[in-house]
Amino acid sequence: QTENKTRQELGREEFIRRVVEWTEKHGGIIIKQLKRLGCSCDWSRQRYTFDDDYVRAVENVFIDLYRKGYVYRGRRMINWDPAAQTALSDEEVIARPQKGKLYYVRYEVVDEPGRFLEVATTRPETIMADTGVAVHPDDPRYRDLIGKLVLRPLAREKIPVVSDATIDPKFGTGVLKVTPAHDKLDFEIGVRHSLPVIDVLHPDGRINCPAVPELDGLDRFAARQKAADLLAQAKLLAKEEPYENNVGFSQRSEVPIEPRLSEQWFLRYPKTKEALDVVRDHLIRFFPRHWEKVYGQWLENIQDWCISRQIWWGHRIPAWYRRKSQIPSSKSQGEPEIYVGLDAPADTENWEQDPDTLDTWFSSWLWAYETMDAETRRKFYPTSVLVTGPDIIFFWVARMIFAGLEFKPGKSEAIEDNIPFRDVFLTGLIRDQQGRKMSKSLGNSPDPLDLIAKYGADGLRFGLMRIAPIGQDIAFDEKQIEEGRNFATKLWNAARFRQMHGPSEAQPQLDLQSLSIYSVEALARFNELLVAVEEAYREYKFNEVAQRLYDFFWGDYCDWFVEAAKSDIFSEDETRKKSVLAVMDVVLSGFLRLLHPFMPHITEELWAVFGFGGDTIQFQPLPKSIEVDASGVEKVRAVYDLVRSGRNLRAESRVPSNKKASFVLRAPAPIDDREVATISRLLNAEELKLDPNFQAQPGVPVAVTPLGELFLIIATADKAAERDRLDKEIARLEGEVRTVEAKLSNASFVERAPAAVVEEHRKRKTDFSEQLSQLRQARAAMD
RNA sequence: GCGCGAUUAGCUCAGUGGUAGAGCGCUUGCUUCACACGCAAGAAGUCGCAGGUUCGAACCCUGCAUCGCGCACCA
Repeated sequence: QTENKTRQELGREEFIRRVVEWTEKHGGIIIKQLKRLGCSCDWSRQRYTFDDDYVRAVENVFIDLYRKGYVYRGRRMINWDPAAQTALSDEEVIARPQKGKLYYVRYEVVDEPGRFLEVATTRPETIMADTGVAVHPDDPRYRDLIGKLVLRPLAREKIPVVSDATIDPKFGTGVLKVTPAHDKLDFEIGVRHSLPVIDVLHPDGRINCPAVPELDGLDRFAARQKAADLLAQAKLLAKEEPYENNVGFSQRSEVPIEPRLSEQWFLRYPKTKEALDVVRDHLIRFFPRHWEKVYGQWLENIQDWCISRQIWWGHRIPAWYRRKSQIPSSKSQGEPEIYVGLDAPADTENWEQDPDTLDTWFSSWLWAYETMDAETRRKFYPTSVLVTGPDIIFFWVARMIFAGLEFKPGKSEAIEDNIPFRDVFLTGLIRDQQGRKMSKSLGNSPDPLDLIAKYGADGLRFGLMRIAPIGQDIAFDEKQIEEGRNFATKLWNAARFRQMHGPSEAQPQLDLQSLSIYSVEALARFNELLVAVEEAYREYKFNEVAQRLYDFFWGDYCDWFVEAAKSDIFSEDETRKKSVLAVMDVVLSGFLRLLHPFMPHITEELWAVFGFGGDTIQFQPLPKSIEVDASGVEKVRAVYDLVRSGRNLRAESRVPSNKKASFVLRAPAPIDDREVATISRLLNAEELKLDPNFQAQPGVPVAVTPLGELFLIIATADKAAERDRLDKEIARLEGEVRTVEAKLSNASFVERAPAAVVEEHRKRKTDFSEQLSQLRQARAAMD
């Protein structure tokens, strides 16, 4: 490229040598990125579609399909990319709205000089290729002209007026210029009316029409303007209107494609009905489900696949040609003899291989099984899941399904043994801040290696996993990656905290009898986590798995359990200390295993630091739930509620966090000293007094908690502020009670709602009412 | 034109019938003996609009609007 040479100047061999060089370099970069991300692939099994075996397999598939009659060579309308100068498949053409003009061109009627047919066209530069004009058979304006001749305004010739039912009388003037060489629909009309085909374009998009020297050799877009000018000069241009229509662009080179009649290789897809069935019957399942419909619609309108490409880099087509004897008069002079096979026929001479290559997806569609040898295939085919983007459902997913069903690489003939995968997980696309999809060709994706340098591979992985909901596109934001990094740091610090208090057992054991209620609560939360994670995995909700892991660890474990556990850890009682440390080990080792797929590096490191055993965390079994007596859990949740209320009192009464505070709890039931110490620690209290008969001075801040009323003792309580606070709280609770009462007084609700729901409302009503009366008392005492 | 998504707190997004959620940002207070990439508290939402179903709707149904994506296109 820097040498500014075309591939023709380099020659086929040199060109391919350079592509291989480039591929090796960039393929290496991608593998390096994957490794840095911590992908745990079996790198000894890397496969490339240009490996010798793979190439052979692609060729054999071509030959096989040719012999079965699915692959054929034909002269048909195809999508031509004038920049890359190759044919494309329908899927490689993207429609884009394009602002242009609609030109109204006058075609003079031969028999009636002075009478003109007006034709609306967006492409005046192809007028020289018109071989007819068409009108609707029932259009009264033109019925008398059907069968007559009109004069083509450029490269003047007489061309017929034909009638065709596909013409829309309401569009433009209701007259279509028929250009069979340069439009798919026109080609079909041309065939129906035996119109000749005149090609006025060079393969590179320049006009090829010596009859009109002003246009000959001009680029198609320059020629469009020039043609309009010529028509205007000849008074054959009635008018121009601004017009917007969809134009097909080449996905490859971003230029408008040209429909073009061309000799190419095509594939009539095998097993289309079966491919529809396996998805409809859910032998193959799509996640999310709605893509099945997209897949189905494509299959129902499927067209033959143009598989040959006029480019050099690709799998060579295993077809060979030999010119028949050169008899000038013979009509078949241009029709060569074709042989399809791995090698040219050895017995005779003068065979030349087809210079074309195959569409890249023609090799990719074998990927699900050609990557494996026979033994591996028996073990792993059909694969369990394909993870890919929805933008290549047609290009890749569907075609792999055809290939599996047609070539039957499975261990039996049964359909379920030959589908390439059971589940297809379609990821969302990561878009940039402008909402554009990240792609190699746009070059708008951040370099993963840069992000890794900044946030760590684990931070990058976790950050992305946590915000990528199933099948939903996401806007990329580095903040999200930052959160992943923060989570890694949090984990590291929490682990460090555990380490500070002594070594861990390789196989931590719990003495279920000596567990503190906080330990039991934490283990119960961990059990819930296991269930939630398992469920989310089953539906490929990786974001939910990540979110659950995050919430459990940061919230349940760090914020609550570790903080509550500190009163045991820092106590003189060795038994209590040992017990709580063992719980931490059990939870941490289990959590590390759950988190490992998301954050492989840090979990592997911590696994080793803790000495939890084995060479690697990677193959350790997943943790199982731990049976605990959950009777204490409710008590702990009550304590945590109390703590939240107490902290809230502090903040509302403006007692800064660095100041110790004194609380009095008016608890109806006695509370264990051990719990008092823990509560006191969580509240950062200087003192927590239990006094069932406490009479507060009016204005002392109070909160109603599940364990009793909690008073904050401060030197000079701000009575006015406390009054306001209580009034607000009372108003809030009154609202809650009203809502619940309204529901419960609704007879239909009580009768028809599930009993548990009604019960829940009753309980809520009791709780709220109780709190309310207590707060009202406190408020009354202030007046 | 047909189909598929989306529309929830300032931002990015979870949430599929029973008291509206997270992170970031914002406000307030904290160099509390793992962590300021942190801790604690808080403010903030007529869940796009209009109907309907239901005892009850962000969630189910219908229509509409806006944005996005496919597919098919009339030159």
